[in-house]
Amino acid sequence: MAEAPERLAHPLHIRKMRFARGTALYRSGDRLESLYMIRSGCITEVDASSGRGNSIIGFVLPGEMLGLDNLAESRSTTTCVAVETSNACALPRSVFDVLPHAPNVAGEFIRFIAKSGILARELVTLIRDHGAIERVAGFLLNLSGRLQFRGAHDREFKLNMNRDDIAAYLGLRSETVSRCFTELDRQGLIRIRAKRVEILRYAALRRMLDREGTPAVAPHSKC
Amino acid sequence: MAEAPERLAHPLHIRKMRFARGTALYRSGDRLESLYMIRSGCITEVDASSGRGNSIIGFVLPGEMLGLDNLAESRSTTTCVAVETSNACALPRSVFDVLPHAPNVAGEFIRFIAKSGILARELVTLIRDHGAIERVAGFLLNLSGRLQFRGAHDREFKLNMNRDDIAAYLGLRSETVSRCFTELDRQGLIRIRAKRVEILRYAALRRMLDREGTPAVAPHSKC
DNA sequence: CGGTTCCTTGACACAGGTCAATGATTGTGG
DNA sequence: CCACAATCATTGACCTGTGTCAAGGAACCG
Repeated sequence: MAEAPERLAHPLHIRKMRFARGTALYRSGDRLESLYMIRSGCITEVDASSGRGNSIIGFVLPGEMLGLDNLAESRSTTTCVAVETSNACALPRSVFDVLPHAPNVAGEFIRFIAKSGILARELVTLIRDHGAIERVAGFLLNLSGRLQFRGAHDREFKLNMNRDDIAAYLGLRSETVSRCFTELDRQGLIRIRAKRVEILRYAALRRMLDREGTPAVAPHSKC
Repeated sequence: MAEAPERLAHPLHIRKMRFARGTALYRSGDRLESLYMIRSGCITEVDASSGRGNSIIGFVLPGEMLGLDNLAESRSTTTCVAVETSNACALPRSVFDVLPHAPNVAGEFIRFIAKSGILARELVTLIRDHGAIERVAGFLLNLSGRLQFRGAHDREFKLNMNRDDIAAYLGLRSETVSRCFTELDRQGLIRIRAKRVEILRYAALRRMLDREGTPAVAPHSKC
């Protein structure tokens, strides 16, 4: 008789956690027992399926959830690492045991999962169909949009990750990322100084990505 | 009293349809009323979100389903076009009205949606972290694996799509795709003659993608 | 304040894009 | 079934964007 109430009270045991730079929240193959809500800092989501461990498929910013897409599987397919000292709330996956009994929530949840696929496809087209400077522009717009969504400053902000992480995410080298930042600055679209960015001409940045008349193929490679 | 039986009988009205080469099964923004099961031919899934209309994010082969990932949204985010004359079965989306009442099916469905995200992320790493010849190798292995899964010949098959479609999918130009095929042939890993491929050294192809010691950055661009 | 990590910049090399020409394959009407 | 046309694939010569290597400077941290 005491059991049912306990099971309702227990699942919402939320832990606050802190992750030092370089620490993994969880690794590929881990049995995923928690969802995370990032409170501060920055997390990289690394795709482990592709041999090399530096294959960054996304950054998670404060206010965003982590681990949702792995919830359908018993084990995680990604590794998540703190780019800098980060704080997160962990909530146990058991909160989702209620799911089958709340169809409308389930629909919301499915939409959330589907969103992660849509985002991945957007990343495909950003990387595959655009040159270096456009990728960097797209990256900045992406960050800006997400900051705006959570009500933070979206025109001037700090890049928590380093150039190598940005480069790995965009399929470039850090030197190229640096040069693109410099070039966008020179063109007056942004102002950049190390990790601080200011977006000066939002619309012009956006236009770099929408160009219809572009050859539409971007990449090259070395090895 | 007659209603319940009727509602069970009606939803499974399956239409057989034929699509001529270049015809769209549905377009981005369409209200998606059907799921499709491809019977023969080949379909390209085109991402409409990125301006240009030739941004191929996937090929759908016979035996595979189409439209599942859009089911959570009311309108499609992709456009699907027949690469060659193709046959499909259309089943009404209403088959999914039963979903909330069958939690175990819902779980299966979520896993299916999640899969589409995982595939998109694999495409990201294939394209972003590999050079041209590795992308082409990965493309062939992908096709081969899917053919094997559905029990078809997986070592010798026909490429239903043309070089331009493959190139658009892999973020290359058709000439480069052609050269890569030729090179893989020259190395004895495959045998290719126009649209017919034979995979001669499967393991060696696979090894091209797993290389740990690779610089891990691939792309370049023109414009 | 000294060391470490990160960012920027330059010189050069090369993968793959571009342009162009030729050859193979497929489809169509006679 | 053949001839012709249209589409598609291949190949070569050359060009450019971005990778590579290297060096110097800025920011951060103890």
